Amino acid sequence: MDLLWDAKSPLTANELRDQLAAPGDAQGKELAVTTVLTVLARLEKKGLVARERDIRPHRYTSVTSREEHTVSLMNEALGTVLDREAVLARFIGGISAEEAQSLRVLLETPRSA
Amino acid sequence: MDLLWDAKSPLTANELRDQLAAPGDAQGKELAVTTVLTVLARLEKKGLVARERDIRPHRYTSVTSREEHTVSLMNEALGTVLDREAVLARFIGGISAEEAQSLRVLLETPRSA
DNA sequence: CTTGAAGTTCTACGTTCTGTAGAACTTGTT
DNA sequence: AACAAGTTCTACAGAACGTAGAACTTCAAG
Repeated sequence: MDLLWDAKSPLTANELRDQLAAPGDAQGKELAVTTVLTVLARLEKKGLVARERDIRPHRYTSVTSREEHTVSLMNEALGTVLDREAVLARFIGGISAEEAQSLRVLLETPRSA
Repeated sequence: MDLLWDAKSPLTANELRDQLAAPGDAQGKELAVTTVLTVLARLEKKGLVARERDIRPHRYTSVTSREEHTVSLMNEALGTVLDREAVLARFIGGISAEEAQSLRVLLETPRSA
């Protein structure tokens, strides 16, 4: 579903529909336009997508990037727990050495706004 | 639902039921035992809970701690994304200074098995 | 062996979310 | 006025979840 968001920014429902049918070589997944519209409407209701209603073929844009959205999900999970630090500890314990290194660097950089 | 897991380890359905009705002062949420059993069965099917079937009132235990489970959720979210590092970067950008400090310490500790 | 109570499994219903799309309405154009 | 493109409404199926009654199992007491 959100996979639509890997596709870049301001698109119309039809453009999106076509792009969804295209990926790679021979797909077969031809969705009805109404389907796309419905999904977009729902995503809009959830605040994940914005649309320009003034122009006729409405243009849709993702409010958050896939990355930001993922972060939201992670924080959501984190929000339900009492001992956040314990979770974080286990979490970093499970990432690759390279990623750990990246994190070290990122955490080095003091306080950015 | 998983909230049942904040309660400690090996319990019977009835014990759990009672504990769910107790929290704090005057609750009112008296669940039917069958409800608890059903939920437990589902959690078992999902591998989140184990039960001892030999003894009569079956005893249920959580396979993973709340923390571990949260980590799973976080990794799950992380799994769907292409640029993991980007997500991690944003993620740590959103945590508190204290937590950032903890992470620094945790990442310092070289490689534990 | 019969009965019964405690415990467990089956079945079920309502809700919400998601995927999918037809029917109907809107709007600008010819 | 009549259309066609686009949008909204309504709808249905399938999964997950919350909740629980009905039926079955099992063990112990009589």
